[in-house]
Amino acid sequence: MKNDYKRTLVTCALPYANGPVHIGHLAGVYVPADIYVRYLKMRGRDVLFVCGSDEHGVPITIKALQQGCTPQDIVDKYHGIIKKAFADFGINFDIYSRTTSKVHEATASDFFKKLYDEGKFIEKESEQYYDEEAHQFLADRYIMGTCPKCGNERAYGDQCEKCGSTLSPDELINPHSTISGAPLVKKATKHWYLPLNEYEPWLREWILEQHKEWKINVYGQCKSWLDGGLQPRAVSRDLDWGVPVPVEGAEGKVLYVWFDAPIGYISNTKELLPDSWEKWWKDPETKLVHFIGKDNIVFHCIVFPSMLKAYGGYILPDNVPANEFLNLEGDKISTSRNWAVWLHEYLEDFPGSQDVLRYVLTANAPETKDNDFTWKDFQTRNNSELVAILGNFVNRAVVLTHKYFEGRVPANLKPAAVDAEVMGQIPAIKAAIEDNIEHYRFREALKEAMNLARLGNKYISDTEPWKVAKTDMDRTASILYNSIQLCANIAIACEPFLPFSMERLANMLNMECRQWEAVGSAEILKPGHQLGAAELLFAKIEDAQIDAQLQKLADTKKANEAAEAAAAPAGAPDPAKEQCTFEDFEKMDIRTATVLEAERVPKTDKLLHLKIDTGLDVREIVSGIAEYYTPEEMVGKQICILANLQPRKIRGIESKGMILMARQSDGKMRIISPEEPLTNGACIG
RNA sequence: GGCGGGAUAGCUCAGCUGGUUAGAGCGCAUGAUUCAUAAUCAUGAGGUCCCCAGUUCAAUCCUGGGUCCCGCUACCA
Repeated sequence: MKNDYKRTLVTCALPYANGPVHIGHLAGVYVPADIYVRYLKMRGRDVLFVCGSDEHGVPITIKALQQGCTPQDIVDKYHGIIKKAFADFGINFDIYSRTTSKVHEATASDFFKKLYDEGKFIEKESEQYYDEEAHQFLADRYIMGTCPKCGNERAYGDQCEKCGSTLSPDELINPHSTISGAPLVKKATKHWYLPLNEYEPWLREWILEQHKEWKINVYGQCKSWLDGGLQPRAVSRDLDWGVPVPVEGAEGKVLYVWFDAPIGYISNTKELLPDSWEKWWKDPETKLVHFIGKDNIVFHCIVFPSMLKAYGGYILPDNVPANEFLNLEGDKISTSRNWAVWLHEYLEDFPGSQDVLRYVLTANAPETKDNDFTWKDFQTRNNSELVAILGNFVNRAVVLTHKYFEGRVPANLKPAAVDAEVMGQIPAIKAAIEDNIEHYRFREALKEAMNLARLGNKYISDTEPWKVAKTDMDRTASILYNSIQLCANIAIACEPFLPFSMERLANMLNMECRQWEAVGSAEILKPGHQLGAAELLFAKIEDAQIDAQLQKLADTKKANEAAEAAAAPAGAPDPAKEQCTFEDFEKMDIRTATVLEAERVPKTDKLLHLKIDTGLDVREIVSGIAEYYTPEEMVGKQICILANLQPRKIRGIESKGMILMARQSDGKMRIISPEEPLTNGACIG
């Protein structure tokens, strides 16, 4: 809100160290943040740019398990790859550290301890699954069992990867540990919760009243959460990978990764500036900006600020410019499906072309809605914008200067009205770039920066120095003087967006001045100044290169389809289940029943609320069959039910029993009905 | 299902508090030009502003309903 900050602290979402980074990460978070930071630094502002790898959490321990190595091995590997990729793309962090660092462990631990000591947490005991062989509580992901929906025996406690449904461990049939294979028991465990609800009035005031300028997607999502009412949120987990909970009797517990990770912003600042970090985090003269993707809004706008508020003394973000998502060739980017353009692979195929990708991702950044990255667009933007507009103008100006003036900046011997008119437009463009960057509109800022090159092309075409040179060298001198000044302006104005190419341009122009404030000047390079040799800033990208990338993606798609087909052959029945005893079967009270009444459970997609006659009684059942049967179809139908299933409340309705259904090869569920009407309550067996 | 965001030219997007001949870049067409990586410059074609109703003198914009895409979140005995 306020504009008179003394310094700016910029953070980027900590990438999760269980895989490399791809163009979606770059487009949504790191490139815009880097542009912002480079711009502020060129203006001489006091800026700190902080990031690092997020290395804790369950998925990393799972990956380690799968690959037969330690979690530390996993994060070491990906931290290295990610850090290098950012450095290669010129994402200019002042520090890129990690949450497994000593400083972070101490910082996060102290943070928790202070809140704990001051009674800012709620302690709660709950029943969780415990593996008695491995002697540990299990996170949802470590629990495997049979999916209640599709019968997949290898469903995880949080999700069935076969049918895609979201699960909770309680829903799994025969839950067992993926670590030891042992069946699980429920055991009480204690956890700490941050009572977000207590911060709600304060959050409402801070966000809804004081930050109406936040991007509409950010503001809207915060409002939605606040209006829905906030709940206490767990800040600890039963896990052995992470920052240990620094409380007596909390053995085997670590800080929940969402509590842990944002503290990484603080720890990394501390690691870089052990003596002066506090001014970046506690001085109200510091402007804090978090660059993130849209999936992180709630954590950065609600959870983390509440943590900081609870701790006290910390500043809060001035803005959280969250971007939407980038798709790739029409499909969602996916790490697990390998549907991505990985940064390290891009550089193998397009060495030295960091700026081309930075340019395309900025020009097509998902600022207001999800956008699509296509290789065709990538090629077009390179060939008809970077090469044809920017590269071409610079080349024209420098080549002509070499041709007529031996590469020395000529004197402005014969100015004309058109010169002033053209050069006079630069300050307005500069102002537009500034306004857009400061309001996090990088796409628009880049377009304005490119207007400088458009202006140059038009100027040279209109003044035709190659013709004038035949009759009037003084006038030619002025034209090229202005053209070169325009190039110098571009070298500075485009640097936040295209740092590698503008570095080369500056070398070509042999210029030292890189101050933002010089933009708008028509005398950056003095007459007589010697230019370097002309070289091309950008190379054309040929169809063959694009075809190769498209082929790569097509291969990925084919491989995915093959893998899916192998995992679930079309029409193949579910695998056989393990043998059971006659007693097991005898336990089940399966019998016929008739549906008396049926209606949809309000506000659900899949649930029908049925009243049935079982022969023994008339009872109610809730069943997830609304996708396959309408209430009207159900009434009067005779069905088979498992009558002695433990009752369970679903959406507030006590459901007593389960309807027997079969999923056929096309995935459709059908009811099992007697061939001819039977009396209700006829036992099946 | 709830909530949030989005839907405007072939593509990617602007359009602030209802009145604009509805704009830009790229692509496309035509003309000019040749200093430049066949690059540039000028001109032009191209739009039921997702659909249906309503409010209004006037709706791309406001209201109600619907469709599709994305995210968060619930549910599936």
